[in-house]
Amino acid sequence: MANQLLEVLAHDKSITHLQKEEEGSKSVLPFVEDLVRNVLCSFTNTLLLLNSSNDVSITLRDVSSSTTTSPKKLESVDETCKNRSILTTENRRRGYKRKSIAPSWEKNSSILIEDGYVWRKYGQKMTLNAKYLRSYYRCTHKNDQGCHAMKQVQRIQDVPPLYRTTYYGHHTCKSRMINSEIVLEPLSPSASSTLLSFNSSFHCKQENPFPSSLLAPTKHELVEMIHDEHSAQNQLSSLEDLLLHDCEVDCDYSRRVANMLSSAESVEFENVFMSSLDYVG
DNA sequence: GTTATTTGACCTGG
DNA sequence: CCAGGTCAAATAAC
Repeated sequence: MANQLLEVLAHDKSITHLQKEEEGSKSVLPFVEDLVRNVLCSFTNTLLLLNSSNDVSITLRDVSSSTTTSPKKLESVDETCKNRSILTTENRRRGYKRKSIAPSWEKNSSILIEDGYVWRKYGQKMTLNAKYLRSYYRCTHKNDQGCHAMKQVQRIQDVPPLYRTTYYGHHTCKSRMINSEIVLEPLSPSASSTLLSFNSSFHCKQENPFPSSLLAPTKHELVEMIHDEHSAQNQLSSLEDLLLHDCEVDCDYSRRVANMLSSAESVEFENVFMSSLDYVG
């Protein structure tokens, strides 16, 4: 389509150019043409980049399946495969990819929080210097929408219970959000031209994983809490009452300010804001 | 029957 | 080599 646009521009160039000259005004066509060429250039670069990264992953995969396994290990694997029909080197699982991105968001919380997205647990692990299991979650829309958001939940303290949730990547899915139709009034008269609507499309672009509400633990997280606490029922109801009220107010304010900043600034602002909530609260 | 969780094996970066 | 991240079969939940 960009190519077609370029052809159309080239075709009409002479005519428009003459018209503009007659009117004595400056033509914007050269600028537009450059723009289209830049777009085409970006497409080309992107495709090159994608192709080259595919090559890299294929190469790495081939290398890993053929050379990184020592002869000694191969022997032991083959031995167990005789009895249990586990994977051999040839039918060993493919596409294994280890996370290499830096965390995009980290949050400590006295309770397990519901961030509005639907997560699927894919593993848990006991880590070296931790007393509790670390749970691994990925977005439930990984397969149907290709969303690569992930999070880890690690309990870091028993009494009072404290959890560290670390987020990796960003949601690209269209998750169903709770309270997805909140319309906020402007902060000040100077900001009165900005109407903020927190509909579902906005939330999809949010980098902050705490977009609207809140604080109702997921099924799995609830089970963990009930296992952990003697008076789980009382704790749940009182915490939910308290935090639903406080955090709705606080997070609304946070979002109103953050929405008037650029996306990078807004993430930074919300990080600072949520930290200050921790400090105060 | 479909979807989510559990859990032991597998894989890899450091 | 190994700690930590991921896979996928078995199992549970719905």
